[in-house]
Amino acid sequence: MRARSDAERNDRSVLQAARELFGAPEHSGRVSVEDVAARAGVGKGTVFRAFGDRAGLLRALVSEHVRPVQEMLEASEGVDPTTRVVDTVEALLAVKLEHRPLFVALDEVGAGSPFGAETYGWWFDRLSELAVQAGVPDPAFTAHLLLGSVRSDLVEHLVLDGWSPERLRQAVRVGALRLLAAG
Amino acid sequence: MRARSDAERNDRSVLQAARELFGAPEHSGRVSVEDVAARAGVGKGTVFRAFGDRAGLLRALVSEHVRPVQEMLEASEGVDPTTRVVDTVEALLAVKLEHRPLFVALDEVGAGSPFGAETYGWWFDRLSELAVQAGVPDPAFTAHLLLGSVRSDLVEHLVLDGWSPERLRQAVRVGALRLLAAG
DNA sequence: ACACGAACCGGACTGGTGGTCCGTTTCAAG
DNA sequence: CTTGAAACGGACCACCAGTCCGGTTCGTGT
Repeated sequence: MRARSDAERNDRSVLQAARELFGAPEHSGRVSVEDVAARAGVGKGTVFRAFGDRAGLLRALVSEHVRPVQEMLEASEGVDPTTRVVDTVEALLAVKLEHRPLFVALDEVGAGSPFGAETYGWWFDRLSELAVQAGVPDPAFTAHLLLGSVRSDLVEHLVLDGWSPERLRQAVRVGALRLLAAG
Repeated sequence: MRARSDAERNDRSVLQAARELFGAPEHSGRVSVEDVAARAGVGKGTVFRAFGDRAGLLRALVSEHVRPVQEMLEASEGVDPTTRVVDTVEALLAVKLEHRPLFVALDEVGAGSPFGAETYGWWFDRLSELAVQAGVPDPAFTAHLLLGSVRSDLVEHLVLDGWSPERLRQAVRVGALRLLAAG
């Protein structure tokens, strides 16, 4: 059955508020769920009912940005597997660069590393399948390494360390190619 | 000047208590600093004065296990760089496998990913230097990938996923060799 | 042996947050 | 218009890392 109109409206409000707060340039201090609720003009309970917990809220935000990459990957059926992997990894990097504070915030939820998130499994499945097609020695571990090369906290660290987006892109691209080069 | 005897004794007590609690098989529930203090038979304040914060306590524990690996690496001066890297990475993996709960606990402190810890910088410096010697294309990024291949949360995930220590060892070894193979 | 100040002790207390609860309000179907 | 189901919201709870400070203990100088 359809969601009630007020609920729907509130969900939008909350997402918008969360986008603004979590996306802020170096969100000064930590952003609490209550902050988000306040800015959205709703009660804390409403946020929790709609998104379950802090992580759920962040995930909803992140998934907006990640979905296009997923779709891109699925749309590239038939293309050379190595190319598909490299493009995917680069696209993930681009998204993480563009929404750094958001991904960092999601990271900090912790609660069981990125691996817990069901989405990690999705990426892992695709990449390891592609790794198989590319004929690498250990496709499963290779997939983990590929995903590791664009982990949010690594990206964050490198950016703070002065790496330019272009430098990073090169590194990730070359790294992926190296990992995929058959032994 | 020398530390007072009571302080020294308490430090030992606290470390011992922490070892037992954080090392417990799947420490049932979270272990708070207060728990550690209680088991050590001291007040909470004592723990904080001695170790600064929760992370400091965990770091003290972890460093006990990691130091031997550092020494091993430094003692292998003159050996083929690729071998040194592979051995180091394997040794790190072994330590993390042996003290999983501890490393997971340190991970969960979060507070800025493993990269913040000064020790990350140390490992990064050695490995990237070795990567230079091995003649790989992008030594810096390669070092990050090497360290990423034995990140605590990845190790934890794989173990929970059913990977045997031997399987993991192979994967890490082969992965490192692949990353070091000159383009 | 003693005194005395520095160093240390410890647990009450604070601040901040995720998440729950439930009386009240709003929606929309009939 | 009635009505009950769903949504609301903010007081409330639980939990902890980290701080504070009055009281205690060590060990050095005399």
